[in-house]
Amino acid sequence: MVSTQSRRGDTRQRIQDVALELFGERGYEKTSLREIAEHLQVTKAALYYHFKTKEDILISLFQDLGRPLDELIAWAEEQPRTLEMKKELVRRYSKALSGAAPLFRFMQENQATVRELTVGESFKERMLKLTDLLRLPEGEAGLTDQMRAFTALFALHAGMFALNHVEGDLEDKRQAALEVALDLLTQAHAGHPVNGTH
Amino acid sequence: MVSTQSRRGDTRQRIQDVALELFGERGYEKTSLREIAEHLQVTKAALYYHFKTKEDILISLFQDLGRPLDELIAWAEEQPRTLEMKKELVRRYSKALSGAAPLFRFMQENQATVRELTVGESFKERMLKLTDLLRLPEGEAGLTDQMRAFTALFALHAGMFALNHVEGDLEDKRQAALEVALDLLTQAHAGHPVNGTH
Amino acid sequence: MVSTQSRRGDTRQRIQDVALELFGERGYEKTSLREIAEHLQVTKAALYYHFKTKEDILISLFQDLGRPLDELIAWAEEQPRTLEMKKELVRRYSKALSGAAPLFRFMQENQATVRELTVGESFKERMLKLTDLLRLPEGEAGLTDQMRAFTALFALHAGMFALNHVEGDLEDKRQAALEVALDLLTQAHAGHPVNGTH
Amino acid sequence: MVSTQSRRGDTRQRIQDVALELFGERGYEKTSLREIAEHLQVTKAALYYHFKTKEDILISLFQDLGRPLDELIAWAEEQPRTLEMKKELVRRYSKALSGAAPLFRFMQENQATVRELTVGESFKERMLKLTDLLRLPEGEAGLTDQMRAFTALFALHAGMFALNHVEGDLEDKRQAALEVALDLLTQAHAGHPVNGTH
DNA sequence: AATGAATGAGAATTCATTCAT
DNA sequence: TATGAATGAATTCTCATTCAT
Repeated sequence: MVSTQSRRGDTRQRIQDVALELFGERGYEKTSLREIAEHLQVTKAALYYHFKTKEDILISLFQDLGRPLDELIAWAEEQPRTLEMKKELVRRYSKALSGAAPLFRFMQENQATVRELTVGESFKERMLKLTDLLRLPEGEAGLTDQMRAFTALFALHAGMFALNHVEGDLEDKRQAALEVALDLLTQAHAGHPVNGTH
Repeated sequence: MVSTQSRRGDTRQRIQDVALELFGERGYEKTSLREIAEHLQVTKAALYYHFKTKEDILISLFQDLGRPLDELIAWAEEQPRTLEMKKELVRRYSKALSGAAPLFRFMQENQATVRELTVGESFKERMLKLTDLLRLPEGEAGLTDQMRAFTALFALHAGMFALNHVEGDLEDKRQAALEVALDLLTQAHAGHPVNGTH
Repeated sequence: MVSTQSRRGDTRQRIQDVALELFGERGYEKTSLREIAEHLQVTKAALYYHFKTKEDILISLFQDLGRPLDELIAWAEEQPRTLEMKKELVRRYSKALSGAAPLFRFMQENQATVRELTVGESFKERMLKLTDLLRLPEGEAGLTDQMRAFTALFALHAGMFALNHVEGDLEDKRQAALEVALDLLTQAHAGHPVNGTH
Repeated sequence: MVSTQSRRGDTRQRIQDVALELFGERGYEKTSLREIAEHLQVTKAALYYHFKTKEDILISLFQDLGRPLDELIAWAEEQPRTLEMKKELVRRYSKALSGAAPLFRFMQENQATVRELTVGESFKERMLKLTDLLRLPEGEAGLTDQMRAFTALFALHAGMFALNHVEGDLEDKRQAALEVALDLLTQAHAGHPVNGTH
């Protein structure tokens, strides 16, 4: 059952859709409420019926689209910190990423802006939790292996957002990035068996 | 003591310094010329004596601080596309990154904004050239290995900018990221011997 | 008594009125939007609710007040090019001139400015059409008679705008100028019977 | 012998030349000192060595180029107010006009601007004197004949500036306009013998 | 559920002008 | 006879936001 929120007519939805699209294209600061309103063929004032402020639109996007990620974190926090769990976490994160690609893309491309907004805090917190979940037990691993674990996360981002210009189907790239990420995790956990073998 | 006297002649430089600092902290859009001017204790109009537009300040930063990177790319383009060259490229890139950290950080955190600016084009081009230099020969390698090669680049970025909240000396983290990147390159070139393990 | 109430709905009109007045008095460039806004006791931003740019205000004036002139031209273009039609054209033009005196005066006194604006093109076109309608058939008349026909137009302008400092009622001067203009037309068409006298 | 003024190197001259050109093209307000300086390949500050203010440049142009006109007026004021003198006045004025065409053109196209400047007063005074010299004796002539006399002046202006778009050599047009002007004068003095004859 | 009309704050930019050198 | 560096005051314009209807 869909939330009460999203049922109230569909204007709210449409505002969110257009806002996400424009925020993604031109950035949060550069996207004015006038532009959003014009795309929707309503007046600016109409936006204020549905959202208290401009930032509020962003917050709502973040809450709605980010929920799967919160659930993922919640799930992971209850699991044992095994390699297998981390792999599963990374698999699920990759899927979440592709589900809410525009939002994640926006977050990545507007870090400086977002940092100053309320929403920035929560985003940072999520990322912190996520990296914390991947972290290796203190003392057992060197900085390089820690870095490998973290890099797994960035490999996924690279696969989703940074390789637009590269040939290939998005889903294929996602799979490839996931594979790389899983490898990195495995290597991190193994100590670094690959080093030196070549 | 900073007398008026001693400042003469270096205003342009000081504008660049302050601008980079503020652009980095609050983002390009959110940083007004008024703020920059106030930090420098000059009037806004003084900024316009030294730079034609706000964007011009950014362009100048990009040109001045990005030169080492251009030189690196120029160098690499004349080398054979061997694994050893790529490793060297990555090593040098890592060093360049730490040399112009504030600019690179700014670029990463303001992608959406920068994309709309003239400077965005050049930045994109650089990145394209860089990824192209790391690319494996067509047909000889699968998408996953291509991804591994690209991820090497992102591993460096992750090491420099994304792990601020993580414990540890910046230089140590840079070294760790470099190690991960070099590994990724090696694996990409070897075919994927590790894949078989899972 | 001008209550806030009674003003609602006519702001656009009032902006046009004040703008025309000030543009006429001080010139287009020297008239700032601040001044217009202050005269109206609204904020500058209010002007931008009603007009997209400063130039837009001028364009709107030109379109609204210049319409009679366009209609006059349209009418004349469908008439045969007889002396009688030209006389009627000049009579009607004289009337149109006195109906939109402030605008025409502004156009005459701000030619250099107006030339660089969009509105300048349309103005020039109108004048071109007008002079073309008065032009004598090629070959049949010398340059002097052509000049006589054109000067008829300028006689009207002189009567309306250039003789402010001269004694006499404006309407009387208009009539006198009209008479001169009609004479010039007649002479132009007659060949130049007066020329022989010197 | 050239005045001391114009001997002092030639930069002053060059400033005047460029200023007149640009003032004429883009208008006084729209022409910035920066533009003038750039055209001359000097700095703005250099302009201030030669002229106290922007307006001062205009004043100097007006004085230098307007001198012939002042002399013309001085001459005419000592002559008897006969038709023949007026004809001569108009002939000489026509010549003066073509000698200082750019300045007169500027004055005509920037009336609104010039009106607010000191220079505007003198210009208006000159025009007043000129029209006064052409005026018919009170009582002896109707408003229409007065208008005819004044229009003679405007006919000259029309010939010089308003017919750019019309075919024909400028000098030919000037002659034609002069002829029209002389006719108008003659008619004004004759009473209006042409009226009614057709 | 939305609009029309407006505002206050602030942005980037331009300009004529100044002055020590 | 100029320049380099700066300023103060203004300008056009944009934006998020408000509120009576």
